[in-house]
Amino acid sequence: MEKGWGLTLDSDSRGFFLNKQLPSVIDHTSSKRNIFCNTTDSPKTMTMFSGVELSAVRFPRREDQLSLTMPPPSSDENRAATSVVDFFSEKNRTVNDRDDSKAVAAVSVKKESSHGEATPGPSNLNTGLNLHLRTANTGSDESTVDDGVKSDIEDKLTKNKMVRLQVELQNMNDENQKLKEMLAQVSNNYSALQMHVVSIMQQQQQLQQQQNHRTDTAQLIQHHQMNNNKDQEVKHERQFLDLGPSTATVETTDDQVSNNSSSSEERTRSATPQNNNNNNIVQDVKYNNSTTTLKDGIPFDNQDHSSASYRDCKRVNRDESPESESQGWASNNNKVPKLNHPPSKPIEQSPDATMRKARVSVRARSEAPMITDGCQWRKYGQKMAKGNPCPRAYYRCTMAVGCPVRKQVQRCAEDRTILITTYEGNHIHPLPPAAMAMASTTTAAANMLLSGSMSSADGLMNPNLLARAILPCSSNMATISASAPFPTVTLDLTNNSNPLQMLRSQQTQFQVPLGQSQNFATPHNGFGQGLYNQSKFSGLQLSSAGAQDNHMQNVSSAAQLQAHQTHPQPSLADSVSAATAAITADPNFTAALAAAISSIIGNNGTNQNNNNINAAGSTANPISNPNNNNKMISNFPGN
DNA sequence: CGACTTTGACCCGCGC
DNA sequence: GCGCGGGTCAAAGTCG
Repeated sequence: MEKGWGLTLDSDSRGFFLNKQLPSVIDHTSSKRNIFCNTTDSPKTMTMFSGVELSAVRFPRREDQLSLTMPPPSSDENRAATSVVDFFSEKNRTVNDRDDSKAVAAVSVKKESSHGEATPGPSNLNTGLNLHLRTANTGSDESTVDDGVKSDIEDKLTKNKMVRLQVELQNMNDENQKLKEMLAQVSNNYSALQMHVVSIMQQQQQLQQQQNHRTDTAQLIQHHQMNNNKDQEVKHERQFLDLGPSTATVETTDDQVSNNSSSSEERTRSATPQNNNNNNIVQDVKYNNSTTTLKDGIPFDNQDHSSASYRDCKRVNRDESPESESQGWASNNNKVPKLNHPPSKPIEQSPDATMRKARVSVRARSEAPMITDGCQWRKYGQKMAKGNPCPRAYYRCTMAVGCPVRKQVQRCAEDRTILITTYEGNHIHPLPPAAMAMASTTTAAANMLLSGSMSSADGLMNPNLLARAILPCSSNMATISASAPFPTVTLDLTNNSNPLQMLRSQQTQFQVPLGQSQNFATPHNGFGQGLYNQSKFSGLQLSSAGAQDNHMQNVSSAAQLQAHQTHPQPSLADSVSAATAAITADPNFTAALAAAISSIIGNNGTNQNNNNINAAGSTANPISNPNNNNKMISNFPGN
C-alpha cells in the first residue's frame, strides 16, 4: 500500500496521500473508483490500484473520460484495465520487494517513456497513469479533459495539504512550547532543589550537633560527678552551662579547669546550640545578671538582625543579641559564651548561630572594589586592619530585612590585585539567580566545614592520619591556618595554574584507600571531623578543586609526602570548586553563574568531572587564564 | 529625600 | 589592669 502510493506520488508528496488526504480524493472519484474496484479481484490489486485509481481520476484521458461519462465499462474494458493494473501492480510489487527506490525509478522511467505516446489498447490506462504522474510534476497543461474538475481537485488537495502542514506546524509549535515550559520548570526545580539540599544539610548538621552535645554533656557530667568533691563539680557544671551548654562548651570547661588555654576553640564552638532544659534556671540567672543585661529581662529576638535593629537597639541590644551581631565576627563570637541564649530561644536557632560562625573567604583577582555576587550590600564600617595598609570594609546584606549575612572586603597586602571577600552567615531570603552560585558556594563550603567542626562523636582520630586523610593530594590549593579564631574556608582563585587542568591531572592519579576514604564518605562525619581534629594543626592544606566521581579531592602539605589518595567528597563541594573557578575567572557573575549551573547539571553523568570542567570552561570565562585556581584554605583555631 | 558611604568613636575580648 | 585589634554604631556627608 505505502509503496504503491509512494510510486504513484513519487513526484509529489508521498506522505501526503498516505494520510488523510485520501478520502477527499476518493470522494471525487468515487465513480471511477468503483469501476476499478470492480475490475480488481484481489485485495492486493485493489490496494495497488488505489494509486492508479486516483491517477486516472485526477488526470483523465480518453478512457478516463469514458469512465466518468459513460456507463460502467464493459467487461473488455474491465479486462483491459485489469490486465494493465495487474501487470503494474505485480511489477511494482516485485520491484518494491527488492528496492523501493528502484521501484520509484521504474515508475519514473515509465512516465518518461509514455510521455505523448498514447498508444491504444492496454496501454491506454497506463498512459493515463503516466499522464497523471507527469502532470503531477508539470502542471495541467497535459490535461485536455475537464480542467475545471482537475483544478478543483488540485486546489482542494493543495488546500488540504496546506491545512495539514499548518496543523503539523501548529503541533510542533505546541510541542516546542511545552518543551520550553518543561525546561523552565526543570530549571526552577533544580534551583529549588539545590536550596533544599543546602537546608537539609544544615538541618542534619543541627541534629548531629544536638546529639553530640547531649552525649558529651552527659558524659562530662558523669565525669565531674565521679571526680573531685561534689561541690566543685556542681560549680563547674553551672559555670560551663552558663557559658552556653554545648559540646564545645563542655570541652572548654575542661580546658578552663585545667589550663584555661583554649579560648579560640571556645569561641569557635561555644555558640553551638544546646538548650538543656535542666539549665534554664542557671541560664536565666546568668542572663539577667550579665554585664550586658537584657532590658526588662526580655530576651532579645534572635531573628531580628536587621539593620534597623542595629540602629534602633544600640549597643545594649547589640551585646544582648548573640545572634544579631555576635554570631558573626570574631569579637562578637567572643561574646557568645558570656551572653548565652535566652531560655526561650528555640533549639533550632542555635545551630544557625553556629553556621554563622563559619566564614568563607574568596580570594580573587579583581580591580573592582567588590566582586559582583548578585546580592545587595550595605557598607556599615571600615577599619584599618593590622598588617595591611588596605582598609577592610564591612558590608551587610540588605536584600532582606534581618538577613544576617555579612561580608568583609579587603585587598591583599602582598598583592593589591587580590581581593579577599569573606562571607559569613546564611541568607534568610530568596536569592536572585545571579546570587545563587556564590550563595551555594559559600554555603557548601561552610557546611563542609561545620559539618565536621561540630561533630565530636569521633574526635580521637590520629591527627597525622587525619592530615593524610583530609589532604591526600599533592596540591597547594588549600591550607588550614591557625590564624583565625573560627573556621574559615578560603577559596583561593588567584593561583597561576589552571585549576581545571590541575583537576584533570590529579584525577588521573588518585586511588581510593578505603580505610581513610571512609572518613570522607559522609561529609558530616569524616571530612568535617577531620577538620575538627585538625584544629590544632597549622599549615595543613585541603583542596576542594579535585572532583572525581562526585568526590572532592583534598590536599594537604602533609599529604604531599604521602601517596596520592582519593577521598570521596560531596558533590556539592564539586560545585563549590567549579563555581568558584567560574566566579574568579569572570568578574561578571552572570557568566559565572551559568558556568556553575552547567557544572552542577553536568554532575549527573559518569563524566561529571569532565562536565564540570567543560561547563566552566565553556563559558566566556578565561578558564585558561593562568591566574585561576581553586584553593581552599581553612583557618581554624590554632594552639 | 531616601539610600548609601564615610569616618570617628565606642565597645569588647584577648594578650601581656 | 591596660593596651591593642576587631567589629560595630551612627552622625555627617554624598549621590542620584
